[in-house]
Amino acid sequence: MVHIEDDETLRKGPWTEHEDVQLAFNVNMFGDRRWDFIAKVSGLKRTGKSCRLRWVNYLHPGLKRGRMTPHEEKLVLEYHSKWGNRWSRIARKLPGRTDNEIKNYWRTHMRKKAQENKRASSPSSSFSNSSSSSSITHDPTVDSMLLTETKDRISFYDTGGIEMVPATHRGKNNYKDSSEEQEKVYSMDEIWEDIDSLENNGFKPVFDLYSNVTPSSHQIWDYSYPVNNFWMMDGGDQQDLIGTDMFFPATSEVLLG
DNA sequence: AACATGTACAACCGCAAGGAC
DNA sequence: TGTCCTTGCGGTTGTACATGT
Repeated sequence: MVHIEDDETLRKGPWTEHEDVQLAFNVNMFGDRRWDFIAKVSGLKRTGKSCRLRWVNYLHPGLKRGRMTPHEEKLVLEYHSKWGNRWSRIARKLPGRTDNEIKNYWRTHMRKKAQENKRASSPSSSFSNSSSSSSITHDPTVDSMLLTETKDRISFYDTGGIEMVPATHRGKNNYKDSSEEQEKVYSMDEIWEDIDSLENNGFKPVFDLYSNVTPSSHQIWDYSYPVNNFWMMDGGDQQDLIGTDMFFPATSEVLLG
């Protein structure tokens, strides 16, 4: 699968703006199925798996941002009681929400409830909290999740890779001290505007992702691309450009200015 | 103001399913 | 039919920000 020499240069950890732009562009061009291919041709030093995750959980234009609405919370509770930890299945019922997001939400909130229950059931506690003691916390899957404790660990992210740049782009993260940060910080809106402008300049995506995304269930997650139409850029023999330095590095230069 | 704790989110890993050869 | 590879899923962990003390 991955050669040893590749392992040494593969990047891990937070994505940079530059990587996001590259990935978004390549997904726009080739569709969101062939992740290994995208990982290779995009020039990203990431695995296909990592590319897919980044796209599905962060870059996908149909994603909602912000906190769960009460209605969504209700749906999560409802579907979880039905299906348990089938997060992807639950996510299909909540347009714009990812399985990861729902999973995180559930974990955070159920941990909280478990703690409340613990307090409420503790003999030494006079704190009464019956209203928050939902039957959900008796779910064994939840209980098992709640057993995990955070311990001191070695830093999770290996920042020793090439071109490691602090992840300054996350929505809520405003790094105040990022003297090493040389790249322009783009918002996702800017990234999509860049792609739009590319399309206006003759680059055509294989599939119009963005106009097609409507927040109805299934649609966001279930669309597929016509495999035979991967090469739809205006112009001549695009296939000849694959794997060469003529095309792909240039695309990110176009995007980044 | 400083520190501790809680919350939200991003991203990794391991495993399994399914398709291609 | 068996093996390999890719993709997707669920679990877990790390980090930044928010809030409380």
